Amino acid sequence: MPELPEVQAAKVLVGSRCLGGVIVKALVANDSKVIDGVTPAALQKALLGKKILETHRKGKHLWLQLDSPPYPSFQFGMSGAVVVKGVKGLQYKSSKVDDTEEFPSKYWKVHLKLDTGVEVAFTDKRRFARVRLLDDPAKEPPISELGLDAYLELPSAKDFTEALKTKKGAIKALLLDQSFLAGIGNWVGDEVLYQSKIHPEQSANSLKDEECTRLHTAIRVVLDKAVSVHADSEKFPRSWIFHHRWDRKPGKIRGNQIETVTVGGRTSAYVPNIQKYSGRELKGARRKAAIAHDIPHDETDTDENVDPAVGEVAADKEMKTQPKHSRGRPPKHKVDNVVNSTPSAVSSAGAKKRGRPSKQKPTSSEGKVDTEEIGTESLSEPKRRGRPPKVKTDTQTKVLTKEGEKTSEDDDSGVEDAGEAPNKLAGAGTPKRRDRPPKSKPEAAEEVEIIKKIKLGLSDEGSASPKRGRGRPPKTKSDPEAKLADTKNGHVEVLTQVAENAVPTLTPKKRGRPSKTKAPS
DNA sequence: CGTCCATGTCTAC
DNA sequence: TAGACCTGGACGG
Repeated sequence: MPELPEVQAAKVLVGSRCLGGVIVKALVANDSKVIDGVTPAALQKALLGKKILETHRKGKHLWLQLDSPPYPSFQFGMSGAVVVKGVKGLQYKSSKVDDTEEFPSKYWKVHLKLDTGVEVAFTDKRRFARVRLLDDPAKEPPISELGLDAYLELPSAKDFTEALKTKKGAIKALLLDQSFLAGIGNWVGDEVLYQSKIHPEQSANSLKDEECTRLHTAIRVVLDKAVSVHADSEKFPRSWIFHHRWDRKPGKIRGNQIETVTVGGRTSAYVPNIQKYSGRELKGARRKAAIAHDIPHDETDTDENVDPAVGEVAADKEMKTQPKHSRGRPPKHKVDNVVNSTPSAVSSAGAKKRGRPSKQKPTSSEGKVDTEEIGTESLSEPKRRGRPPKVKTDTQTKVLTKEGEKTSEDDDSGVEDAGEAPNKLAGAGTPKRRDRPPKSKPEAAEEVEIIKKIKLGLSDEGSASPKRGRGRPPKTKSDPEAKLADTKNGHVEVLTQVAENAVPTLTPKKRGRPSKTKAPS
């Protein structure tokens, strides 16, 4: 859930439950992919005993201001999330405290316990998230390289329009460029283009002033609304294309066909009948098959043919019902309890890699991180494939200045000053270098006992675990050893201390999923 | 069991 | 602009 609204919701959540609390326990996963530039031990040490004074957000980055620096920052990636023990996903729905799920899910990367009794965790399934420890987050990369925050520092319509005139690429790609405006992701980008009736592939500099203004308004309206409901999609107006973009079968929205194209490397959902070119279109987009079929959506739609004009956007019709974003089809019944404790299964080491290359673990030595080890050493070396950043010499682009900023209205936590707005927006001349502090190597910290590993077979993480087949393990099952999830019944508690969830550590030589390669020809 | 898709970056050709 | 990177889940066979 990582676009600006979701990160903002996480900020509000942390702000409402954690401010003023002192971290009395900090667990950090031994995952060098996610815990970036700092060892788990060092991060833990930097957190322990500190009081959380404030929360900050810029674009899709969130960071906590503690008693003293350095401060932890969180980049959500595709699946990062903040969870507070006992609080249902999106807070503010005072409702349920779902206890069915175990608190730190097995995907946790950082788990904090405060003196107030509150427990918070940052989780990430896909490992694209990044947790860093920075002295001055807002002033160092990657946050310092972001453009103005789309919600807090949205430039004036005039400046925004001027900036667009200096950009040649597809408007959708530009919206996704965090150095231009920070916080807009794939769904927000599609939503604002739909509402402002602009084709995602049209070049930014060919947009008419009026279109730029509509787009500007749409950005504000969409973000304001999404943020106001704490990114709870069920509360997004039903008129939003958001509710249709994830469907595999979808089809139409108010009678108009929805199609997809790849722009800027990402799937863009749009409505050809509404989002037409008014200027040059860019080449290169690949059209995917249109998704047709009719949709079963409830037709309660509001007015049927009303085009989504920006003005109307504001109308909120709350959407009720509808499963969240379910993709193709509503999830089938979940089988909850079937925890099958396949005890033995483990030895499946022999698993052949099927489907997806297994994540090779470091089978090397024993692959097991031993108890109390911080395991840092197992971290894989980052190989940076880099290429010296090319300085972009482009001419300069118009510099935008933010227009009005929001104060902390929605945030109970308090202020969110983004600081003085740097007037940069599109990084015109700013070269962007994104080097990241070298990862520190394992220095065995003193005995910070971060991880206490248990010796269950789980240490296997590295070694034998066959990894769950990719295929499709029936839900409900969890791998026995690989993850302890299922063990939820009694004994597991201890496991929670293991800090190595997912710690593959190995340097994968071939990365990627080999298969794919479909017919390149 | 295999294939495709995913609210995001980041680099190489 | 296209892969890589990772991994869960939906879906087809």
